[in-house]
Amino acid sequence: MPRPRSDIARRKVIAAVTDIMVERGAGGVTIDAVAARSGVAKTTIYRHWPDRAALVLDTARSHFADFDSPDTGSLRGDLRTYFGLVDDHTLSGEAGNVMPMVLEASNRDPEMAGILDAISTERARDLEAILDRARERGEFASELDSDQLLGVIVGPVVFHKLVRRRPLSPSYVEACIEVALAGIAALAPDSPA
Amino acid sequence: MPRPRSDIARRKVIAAVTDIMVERGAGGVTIDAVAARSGVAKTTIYRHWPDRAALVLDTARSHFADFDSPDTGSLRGDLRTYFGLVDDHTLSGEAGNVMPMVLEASNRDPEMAGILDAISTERARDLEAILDRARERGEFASELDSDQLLGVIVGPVVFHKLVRRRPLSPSYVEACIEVALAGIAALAPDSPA
DNA sequence: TCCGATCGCTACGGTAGCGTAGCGAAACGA
DNA sequence: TCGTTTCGCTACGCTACCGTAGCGATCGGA
Repeated sequence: MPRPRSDIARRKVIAAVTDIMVERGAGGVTIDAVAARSGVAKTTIYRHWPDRAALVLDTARSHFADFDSPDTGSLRGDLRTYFGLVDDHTLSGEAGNVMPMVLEASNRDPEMAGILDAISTERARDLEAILDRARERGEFASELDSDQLLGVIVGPVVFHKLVRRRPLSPSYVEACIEVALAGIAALAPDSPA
Repeated sequence: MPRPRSDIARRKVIAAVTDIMVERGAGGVTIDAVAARSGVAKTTIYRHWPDRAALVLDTARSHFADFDSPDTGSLRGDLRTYFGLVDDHTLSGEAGNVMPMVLEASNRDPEMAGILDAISTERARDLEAILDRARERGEFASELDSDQLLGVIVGPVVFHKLVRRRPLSPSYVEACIEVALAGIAALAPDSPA
C-alpha cells in the first residue's frame, strides 16, 4: 500500500475553512486564505479536493453530526433533551455559525440544499420517534401531520436562535414546549371542546 | 439647482443587484456584473454609491417595506392578515429571496444586522399591536413576555418558509395560529388548570 | 436658450484569487 | 532499509474584479 493521504492535513484544512466561513462568510473562503490559515500548502489542498466548491460543501457537511434520539421516559424530558441536542449540533457553536450560510447557499446550490434536507430530515425523524413513543405511552395524541407538528414544536426555538439570533435560555425552551404541547392537546380529537 | 441624479438609473441598478443576489448570492454581486445587467455604466454606479458594500446594503434595505398593522376586528382575522402581509413583505417574492442573505450577512456585518433588527422590531411591533387590541376586547390573555409570544406565534410560520423552504399554505398557517392560541390560552393564569 | 452637471463609454493600473507545474524533502508501508 | 507517495514550497499564467481618469454626448434647470 502506498502512503495514505494525511488525515491531519484534512482536519486542519476543514478547521480553517470553518473559521474563515464564520469570520468572512462563504464568499470569503479562498484557497489562499485557507492555505495560510491551516498551514497546509495550497497544492496539498488541491490534492485533497478538486476545487473550492467541493471543499466548502465537505466542510459544511462535516459539522452536522447525527445524534441519538433521546429516550428519557417522558415526552417533556425527551423534548428538553432533544432541544439541547439540536442546539449543540445545529444551532450553536460551529454548526450554528455555519447554518445560516447553508441556508443561504441552499437557495441556489442544489448540493447545499441536499445537505440542508439531510439535516432537516434527520432532525424530523428524531422528533417523530419521540412523539411515537409518547403516543404509545398514551402521553400524546394529535391529528396534525408531521410537517405541522415539526413546525409548531421546533419552529419557535429555531426561529428564536436563527432569525432573532438570541440565545436559547432554558426558560424560553420550556415555554415553547409547554405552549406547543398545550396547543396540540387542545386541538386533539378527544380533548375537551 | 444643478441637474439631479437620475432616479431611473438608481432603480435599474437596485433591480439588477436584486436579481444577481438571488441568482449568485451576495458574493456574486460585482459592480461589473451589475453594470452589465442594469445597462447603467459602472462609473455611474460609483457616482451613486461609494462602494459595493453600500450598494448591497441599500438594495437589501429597499426590499423590506413596512406595512399597516391589520385591524379586522378579531384576533384570528388579524393574525391571518398579518401572516399574509409578513409573507408578502418578508418571506416571499424578492424580499423572501433576499432574506436568507440578510440573515447570513448579519452574523458578521453590523450594518446588515441593523437592517435585520429593524425588520424584526417592526414586525414584532405589528404583532404586539394586534395582541394589545385583542387583549382590550377580552379575546386574549397571557403572561408570556413579548419574545416568547413572538416566537410561539410567528416562529412556526417563519421556520416553515425560511428553514424548511416550503410554501405557506393557508391550512398550514391556520394550524399554526390555532395551536399557538390554544396553547397560550391553556397556559393563561385564569384558564382551567 | 444656455450653462452645468450627469450620463455612457473606453481604457487603465493594481490587486486577488484560481488552479497547475516542477522541485526537493519528509514520511509511511513493506 | 528501500521505494513510493505525499508533502511543502516557489513560481507561473490566467482571469475577474476593483475603483478611477478622461472624453464627448445628453439632459434638466433657470
